[in-house]
Amino acid sequence: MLESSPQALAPVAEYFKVLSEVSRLQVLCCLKSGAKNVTEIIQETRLGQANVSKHLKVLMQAGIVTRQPQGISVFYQITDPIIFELCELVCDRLAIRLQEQTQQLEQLQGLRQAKK
Amino acid sequence: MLESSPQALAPVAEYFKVLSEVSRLQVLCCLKSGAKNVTEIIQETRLGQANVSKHLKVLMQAGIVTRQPQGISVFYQITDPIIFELCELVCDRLAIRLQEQTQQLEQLQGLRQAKK
DNA sequence: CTACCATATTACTATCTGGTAATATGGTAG
DNA sequence: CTACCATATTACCAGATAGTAATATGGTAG
Repeated sequence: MLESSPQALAPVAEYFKVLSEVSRLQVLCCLKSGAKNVTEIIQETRLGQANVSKHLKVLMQAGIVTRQPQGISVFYQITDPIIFELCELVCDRLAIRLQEQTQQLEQLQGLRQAKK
Repeated sequence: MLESSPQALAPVAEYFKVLSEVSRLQVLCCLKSGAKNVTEIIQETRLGQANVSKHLKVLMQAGIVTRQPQGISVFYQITDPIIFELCELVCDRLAIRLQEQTQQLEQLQGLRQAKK
């Protein structure tokens, strides 16, 4: 499992790259509660219109969202709930790391106090 | 869970960004079997020395690997096995997507045949 | 001390990408 | 048809970053 050749890793890296931008994560969070049209996404995220459109294209090409034109507007929807699982895993890990750092900091301060 | 403010999402995006480069994934794969020193990593990945050094620094700052100087060389080790879980999730998803695309392609070709 | 090896850092370039203004497209209403 | 709205695309700029050559650091041996 998980071959190490650059060719095999490229698609994985690309998928992570799609998730490595704050604006795109904002859009995804915004869609977590269900399908929304572009105007709603713009309002909720406060991102520029062209910007949102571009990010949605990237998310679609990555297969993370699907596009559904409906009358005059276009609705987007998350097709790949795995992304929230990924985010949760990362969040948990970041929380642990933060906690460790806090503990280390406290220990350092403890030493400082002791030295005085 | 999973707050949607840019401030809250920034660390998550940053973590994904670390995993979004083929070279860094190569280094991580190379370390999957256990701690290795920099020379070994360079040989196995065929990346440049300065380049490997830089990537290792990024991985360390992200808390994904730890550094252990040992005599004349420096060993690196994965501290965060979660990354392989993340990669597996993405791989599975990519495989599913590829399969879907293949099916669609076959259906299209089927239609083409039928038209003739 | 000097010579040497492994690793880290610096300086630089080429490439990529997020954001945005302007423009194009495409559907709807009148 | 024209006017209008929502979305997409284009063209551009500014900032970030992977890669690399050259250099610095730091530990070890003789």
